[in-house]
Amino acid sequence: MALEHAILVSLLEKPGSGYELARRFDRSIGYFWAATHQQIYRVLKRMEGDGWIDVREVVQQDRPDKKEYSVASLGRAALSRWLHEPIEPESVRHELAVKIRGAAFDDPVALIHEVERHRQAHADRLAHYLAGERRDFTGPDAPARAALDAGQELQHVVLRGGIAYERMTLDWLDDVLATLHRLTPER
Amino acid sequence: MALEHAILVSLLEKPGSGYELARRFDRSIGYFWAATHQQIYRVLKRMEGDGWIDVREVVQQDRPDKKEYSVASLGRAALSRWLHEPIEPESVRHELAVKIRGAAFDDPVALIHEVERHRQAHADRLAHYLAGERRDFTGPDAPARAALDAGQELQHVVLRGGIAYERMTLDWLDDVLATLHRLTPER
DNA sequence: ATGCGCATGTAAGTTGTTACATGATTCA
DNA sequence: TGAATCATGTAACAACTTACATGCGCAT
Repeated sequence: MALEHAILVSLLEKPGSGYELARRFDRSIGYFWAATHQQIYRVLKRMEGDGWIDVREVVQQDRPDKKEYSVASLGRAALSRWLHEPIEPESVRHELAVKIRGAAFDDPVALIHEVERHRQAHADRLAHYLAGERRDFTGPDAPARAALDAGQELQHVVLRGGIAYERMTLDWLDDVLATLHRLTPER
Repeated sequence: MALEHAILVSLLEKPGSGYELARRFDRSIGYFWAATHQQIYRVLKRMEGDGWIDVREVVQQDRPDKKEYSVASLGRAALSRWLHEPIEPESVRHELAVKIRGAAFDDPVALIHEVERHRQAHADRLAHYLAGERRDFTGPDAPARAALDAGQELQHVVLRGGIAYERMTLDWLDDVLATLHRLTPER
């Protein structure tokens, strides 16, 4: 299980509430590990019980009070242990690829709209990544190269991975669309 | 749920037993949708109960008998229904990316071996894909371009996606390794 | 007053993982 | 005789999804 470890990383980067974590999992770290708030609350409870994280009640005026979680020494140790364990190279789940192979037994043209929709979603995500990169790393207001600490360098290389993934996916989806069109030249 | 649909696609491409499906999910279609034999047997039973697939007992001499499954008309209809449903653009699970961000709070050097191991696994998989492509599509013994039917064209474009994914990943892992080395120039 | 953002949860159901279990045949 | 491949399963558990549920404060 790695949700616990993703939460540890996120809390080390910045302590926060379950709600805030859920929002981070909608962007940022969530692009590499998705999780809903229900999962997060459940796991936070277990981690608290295991002494991996500390809680602090934060009273707020304008908003509901919240529980701010931060990583305890046991949590840091657990993360370190996990980092030193080997993991299996990813087993992918590529639903769209299954659909494309399935299209051979149905109408391939019907898939064109679906693939175009996915293409748009990936183009949006790429634009979002590139904006984040300009803001935090390559833009005029970004910190100078030499001033980046290890954490920022690592965040940047992960972001570059996201960008490369989206670019590759866009190119491939164009290939898929060309192939689907080729299969039905009669429009 | 898409395991059912991945099984339908695989059985339409070629009928087979649960064991054979499990082996296909270790290669081929399994590169885009992983499943173990336990999952497959459970789902086959449900699909049979729902009338999506037919079973035929095949008596064998040299080996244990087997049950050969094939897609029934209800299964074909279910697949068609699924193909026409929109799906969410993939939510990725990239454990290695979480580890890389986590390395900021531990020793980044300790990750180098792990990343190299992953790089090797992806290089192996790329070589395997390329061999498959030469065998089935681009090699001297492959069927001529014009002779490819829709199913083969679609299998090829999915394979090209796998190849593009592995190439992109190799490049990115090189970037990750360079970054990790840069963070520790003192060796 | 309605909806939205913030904030935290429970419950039920489906999937997926890991371990266990059996038994035949082939090959070294 | 022991390991490997073929073949099919059960059981227990862990993880994930979807729906439901509550309540505050703010802005329109």
